[in-house]
Amino acid sequence: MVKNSKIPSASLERVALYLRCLEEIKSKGEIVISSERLAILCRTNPAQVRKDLSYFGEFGVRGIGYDVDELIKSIKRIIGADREWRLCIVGIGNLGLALVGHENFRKRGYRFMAAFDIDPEKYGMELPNGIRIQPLSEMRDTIKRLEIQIGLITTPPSAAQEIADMLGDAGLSMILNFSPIQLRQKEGCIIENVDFTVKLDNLAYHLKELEQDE
Amino acid sequence: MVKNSKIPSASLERVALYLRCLEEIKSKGEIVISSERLAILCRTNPAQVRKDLSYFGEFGVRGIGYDVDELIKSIKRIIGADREWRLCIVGIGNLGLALVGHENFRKRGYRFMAAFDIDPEKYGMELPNGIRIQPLSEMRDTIKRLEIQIGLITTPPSAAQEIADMLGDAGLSMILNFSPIQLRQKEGCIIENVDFTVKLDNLAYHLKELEQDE
DNA sequence: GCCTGTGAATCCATTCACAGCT
DNA sequence: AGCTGTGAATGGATTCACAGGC
Repeated sequence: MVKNSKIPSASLERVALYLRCLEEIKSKGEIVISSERLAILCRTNPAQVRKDLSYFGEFGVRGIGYDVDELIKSIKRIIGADREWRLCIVGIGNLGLALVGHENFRKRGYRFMAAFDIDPEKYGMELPNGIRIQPLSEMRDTIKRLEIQIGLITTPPSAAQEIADMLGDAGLSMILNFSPIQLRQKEGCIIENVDFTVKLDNLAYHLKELEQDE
Repeated sequence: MVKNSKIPSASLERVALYLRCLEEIKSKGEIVISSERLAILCRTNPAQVRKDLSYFGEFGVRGIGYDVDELIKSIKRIIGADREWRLCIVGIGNLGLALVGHENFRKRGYRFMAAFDIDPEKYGMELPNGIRIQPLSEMRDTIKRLEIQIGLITTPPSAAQEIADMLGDAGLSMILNFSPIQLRQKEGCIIENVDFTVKLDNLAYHLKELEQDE
């Protein structure tokens, strides 16, 4: 996890979750929500919710609760979800395609501006969102020109480190890595890993424990 | 995170990571490794590595380090990666396809045994690994018959809760949810969420902070 | 001398419990 | 009365520092 500032990174992560629940709540027409109800929806507890929010300011009204709409706006402002972020993605296999086509990115203000792949056969191929696959050699220029801020890596693990270095050299400071490999990060470049096999390992471990208990 | 037994869940998660690094190390022909080197590779610190491993037993040799091959075997045994786990997946869109085709699952002993989708047009479609897409109505029987242990949800968020309930009813106790929604879990059913937009929100937050500092 | 294993110390996160506002 | 905001207390996880084996 990224470590920074005085705010617990765990809180930050949960706040992004609250936002998601609140939007659902809002779409159901609810106007106010208590920390207790929000806690239930997000599978945590009321004290946690209040503490998390208190790191960023005072958003609630004592005796009443939180105004759903206002809280959504506040959280969006806090976590930067009130603006657009420009992404590029490297490695357009199944996973890359899945991510580029994923509704949720667009809905949250994340825009894929460019896609790169090493395979010449794919150059020029148009993705569902209208962008075209470019060769790696154009990465540097494109990132600068389109002012891209975040890079996603969806290459096979063997290529991931090299791509991470290239992205860093091109000036990106934020990388989201989907390749199941631990990447070395250089100074001034934050890399977050999304690794679902680790989660699976977790489930498997607990399943094993469960079996043994019987 | 799943909470259970006396072992810190954070440790368990890291140990799965160590395994990945160790296999890389092994493929490069290294025979022994120190906690320090393993720590560098996994971006943690030596004390952490030693403490994590010590929860499960004593695997190292003082003055020398850890035998790579032996440590791999031990960790595999610990986390249950020394055997096969049978998976099913519900929702065969881009993401579902990406996961089913992903080398790493098979390599770690996770086998996709069945795939389900709500779309009748897809019934019978054969996936790269040879399994065929089935209707939801066959879920219960198939899970029992093939002794499936873990279910993956890759449906749109709107369908996710219903699917989770169905999987639970069919007897599954472990679910990995890729849909960006918080699922209510019933008694005796552990649900892990893989949510990459949360990670992105994280990066965006830090990017914003970075900008403000200037 | 080198490197592990681990109690003790520290650091961080969560929960409690209550004061304060409506 | 109801619900937030927050110091204080608790509980977990990480790091220190050193004893013990090679």
